Amino acid sequence: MDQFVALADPTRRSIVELLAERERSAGDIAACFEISQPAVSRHLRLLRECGLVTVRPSAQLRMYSLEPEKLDELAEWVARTRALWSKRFDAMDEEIQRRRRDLNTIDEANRSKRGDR
Amino acid sequence: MDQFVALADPTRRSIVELLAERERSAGDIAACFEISQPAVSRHLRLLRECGLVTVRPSAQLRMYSLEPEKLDELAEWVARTRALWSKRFDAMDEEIQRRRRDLNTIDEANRSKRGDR
DNA sequence: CAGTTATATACGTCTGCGGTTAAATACACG
DNA sequence: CGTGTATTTAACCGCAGACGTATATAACTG
Repeated sequence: MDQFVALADPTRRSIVELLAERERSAGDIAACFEISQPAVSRHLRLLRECGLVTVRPSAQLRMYSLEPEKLDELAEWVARTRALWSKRFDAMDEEIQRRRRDLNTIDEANRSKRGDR
Repeated sequence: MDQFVALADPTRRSIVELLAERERSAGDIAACFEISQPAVSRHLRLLRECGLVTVRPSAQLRMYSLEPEKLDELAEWVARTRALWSKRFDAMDEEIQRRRRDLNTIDEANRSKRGDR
């Protein structure tokens, strides 16, 4: 789960956005940024290593494309965490129900003790 | 959109997971980790600054809770990027349709030139 | 094979982050 | 008010990572 680290860098996030549109050569990608070409190459390497992108050699070009499954993994973590948070309210609801039942039980006991009907 | 940076750190990710269950005091959170309490405090500060968590003072305790909207923002980025990638295929489909129409047009033209019916 | 183009690696530098310990701040309580 | 507890801030350090320049590798082209 190192996609978080990969996407923490704004340049790498932009690269991912570029590749979401369509696959591109390393050179095309580098041309989109101010930083030097080797710097971009290293970003691509990191993205490759964490599985967010794949590379396909085509003559002297190296075509990069996005690997959307890795994005899905990330989305899954967010969804799971988010769901845990929502579940918290369900637990609160259950607690309220439980207390209500208890109160009713006590109430009935008291009424029967008092001889109410 | 600095949530990516915040969640790149594994400790901070764990803190977010803890807070997804329920709100906790700074001390409770710190007790869950090996690192020193001030270190945790700084992680909390970062999470606070990027809006992922909020604090509610309660006597000397500071109760932290998760701010799920910020998680949603992150999920949204992933979803948008993912959608862009999927759209790519739609564009490809359209291209195929276009070429098919063109081929049909040529085909018909040829047949009519040959006098076919 | 020589030359050109496309891309990656090596290497040195510098900044920033995460960690620690020590000190400051905030609050409760007798 | 002084003391104890909870938490943050300050000061410092080591290391990882992002950058640039220079260099190596790989593939096409004549």
